Amino acid sequence: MGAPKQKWTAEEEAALKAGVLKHGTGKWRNILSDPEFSSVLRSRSNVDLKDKWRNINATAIWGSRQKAKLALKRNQMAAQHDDNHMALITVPSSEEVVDPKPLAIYSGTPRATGSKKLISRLENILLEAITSLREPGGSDRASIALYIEEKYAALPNLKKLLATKLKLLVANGTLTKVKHKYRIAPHSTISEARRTPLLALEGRQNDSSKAEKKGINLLTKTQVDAELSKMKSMTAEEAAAAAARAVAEAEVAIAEAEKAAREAEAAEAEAEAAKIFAKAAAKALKSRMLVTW
DNA sequence: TTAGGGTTACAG
DNA sequence: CTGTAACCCTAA
Repeated sequence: MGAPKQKWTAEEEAALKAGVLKHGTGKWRNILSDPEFSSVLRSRSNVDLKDKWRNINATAIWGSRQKAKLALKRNQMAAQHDDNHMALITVPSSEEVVDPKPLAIYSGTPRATGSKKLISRLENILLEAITSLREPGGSDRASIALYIEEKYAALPNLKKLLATKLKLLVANGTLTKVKHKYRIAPHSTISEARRTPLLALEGRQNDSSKAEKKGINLLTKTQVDAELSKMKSMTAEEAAAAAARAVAEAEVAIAEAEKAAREAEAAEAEAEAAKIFAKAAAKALKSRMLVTW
């Protein structure tokens, strides 16, 4: 009786995105407890949040792909942006065990600019973006910004922040910049990354698929400022960054192999196999570091 | 409490 | 009828 289906409103969705941005994925209870979101999400349970987030990502993946394909048919837009959100790297925020192992990969880098807690939530998301986009040559600022804007709530000064962070990450060696394209710094730690059967490649997509889910910018300036200060004081999560980098290399390997293969149009199979591979890689990494998908 | 598989309701 | 989104069940 009472509940035919309670569809999510844009406000709720925005709150969820902001919540994930703030607390991280999987922290549904935290998001729900946050006084800032609890008001909007009062009628939602932690499970609801989880399910909704799953739906958002699912539609983001498939939606982007097929819409891009359709758009490609209509117009012959030629832009190369691969929307492929499948990697979510999360790390327990505080007291959890964090082995120094992953940090070893970092070996002395993280202080090039003098700050110790450089790794913020935004940086993780940034790394996630590059990882997930899986663009062979790396991703440019527009792609990264677009990814973050679509998947999470749009922050007003995101681009400025992004530019700063990118510069910082390049400076400390986390990222490399090659002709306006950013990619995870090379540092091969993945052993058997190359030996995958591989299938057929990937489809090219146009970028501007942001038209649909608009109106997400409900964050007030005060809120944003609060977010920023919190981001800056967030505990370092080098493990996640290291894991992201390692996984990224695996995925880049796939992407390059696919690029070599060229042609074909099995986007579905491609996504599936890539996912399987990435999952395997993540599992391998998981035993060494704390990676959760 | 969360992740993931499965199920139902609704829209196209 | 089919696909998608909200909802449910359950192992870990």
